[in-house]
Amino acid sequence: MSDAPAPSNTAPRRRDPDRRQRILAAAARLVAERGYHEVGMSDIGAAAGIVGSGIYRHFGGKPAVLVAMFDRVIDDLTHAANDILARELEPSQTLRELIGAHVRITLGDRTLMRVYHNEMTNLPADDSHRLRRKQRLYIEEWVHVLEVLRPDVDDAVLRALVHAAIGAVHSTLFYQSGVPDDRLAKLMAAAAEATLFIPDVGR
Amino acid sequence: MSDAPAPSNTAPRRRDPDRRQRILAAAARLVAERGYHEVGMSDIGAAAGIVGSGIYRHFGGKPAVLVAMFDRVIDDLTHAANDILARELEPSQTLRELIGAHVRITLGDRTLMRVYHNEMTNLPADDSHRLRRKQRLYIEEWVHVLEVLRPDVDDAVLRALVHAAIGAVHSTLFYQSGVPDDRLAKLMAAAAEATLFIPDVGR
DNA sequence: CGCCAAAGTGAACGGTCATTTACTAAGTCG
DNA sequence: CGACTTAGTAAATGACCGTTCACTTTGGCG
Repeated sequence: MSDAPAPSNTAPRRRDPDRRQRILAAAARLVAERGYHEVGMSDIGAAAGIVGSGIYRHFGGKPAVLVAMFDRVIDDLTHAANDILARELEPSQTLRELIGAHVRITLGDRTLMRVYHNEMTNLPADDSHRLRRKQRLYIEEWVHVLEVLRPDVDDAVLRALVHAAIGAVHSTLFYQSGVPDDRLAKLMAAAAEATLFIPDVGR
Repeated sequence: MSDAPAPSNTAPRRRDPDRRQRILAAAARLVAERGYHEVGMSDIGAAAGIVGSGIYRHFGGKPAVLVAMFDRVIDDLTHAANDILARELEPSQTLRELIGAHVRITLGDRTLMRVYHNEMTNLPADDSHRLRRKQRLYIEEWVHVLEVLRPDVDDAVLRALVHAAIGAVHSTLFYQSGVPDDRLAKLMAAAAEATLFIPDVGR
């Protein structure tokens, strides 16, 4: 529930049918490169083919653009996960697919994922809470599957392992290795799986 | 919210001998919580017991405060690593110690490490380059040790694995598990080690 | 064609905030 | 004890930037 400008039953009169998408793409690229506060509305507008103030025809304001990006990321992840769960595979296979999908999405749009990882603090308070909640649910889906595979291990520990595994995958966002993407994907998936199954270093 | 004003009869040479440290600590805490641009000089000053403009007696400006934090982090890591390397242990033991030190430093000052991870984009360009270089050298120390242990694996892949391992450790910065720190330390060390030694998922 | 709403423009507004400046308080040293 | 330097203060400055507003352009539809 954000600010899509009246998508009601009336026929749209559009000059550029996907200006909104262009704005989002431009903003993602610029914010990933320079950071949210270093990018002005004029910069985003220029990169999207309009003037800065024109963005207000598509978004409620600068924060709203950021929120739209975050929603897109978390929704992509959630949908992918739900699709996998709906197939009711064996737990170990389900987990492998969850990892694979996350890796694919991460490597598939690095700029967007980078924004997602870096600019959380710049969200308006209420959106921040809403999105955090969504993210927690996503994490919890991993944890549930892992619970079945490692019933002996404490939930809090499993949650820490899931975060660590995803952290490993996200490490690819912050530097550029020379490793080509298909191979990197396999590496990161293996790293995530290895992390999820380390022996319980417990007391 | 002022602290105990050191009532002992020592004669202070300055008004507050470690005001600089207090500024850094205050800035680290505030920036970790709210983000660099949401924190004003007045906020930092107030939390350090002076007024905003007073910070200019200790730092050249707002970016300089951030730079000092970054230098502190990277220097801590580098010194710890150099100490370990100087002991000339067996490679596998050296690597374990590198991991342990990184985990200890990460969990030891979460707020500072969070700033380090989040606010890289807000550094002035030249400092950014200088610090990135330092960081690359630190990573390279891990890679060199790992090369000895895994001579069959490509350098680029090893670098990716090191980043992934450290990414797993840093995951602890972005949420709070209920897991107590000593146990979390063991978990993250195990996760890092598992990541560094995943079989080479070949091309 | 002519209407009208959506899309885009450019100028003006306003608030925030880092930085500067002139001044005052405090502590050191000869 | 004074002079001199350092630390801290309060107010003023100035730039930047998100947002608003009045206006123009576009293009679909009856």
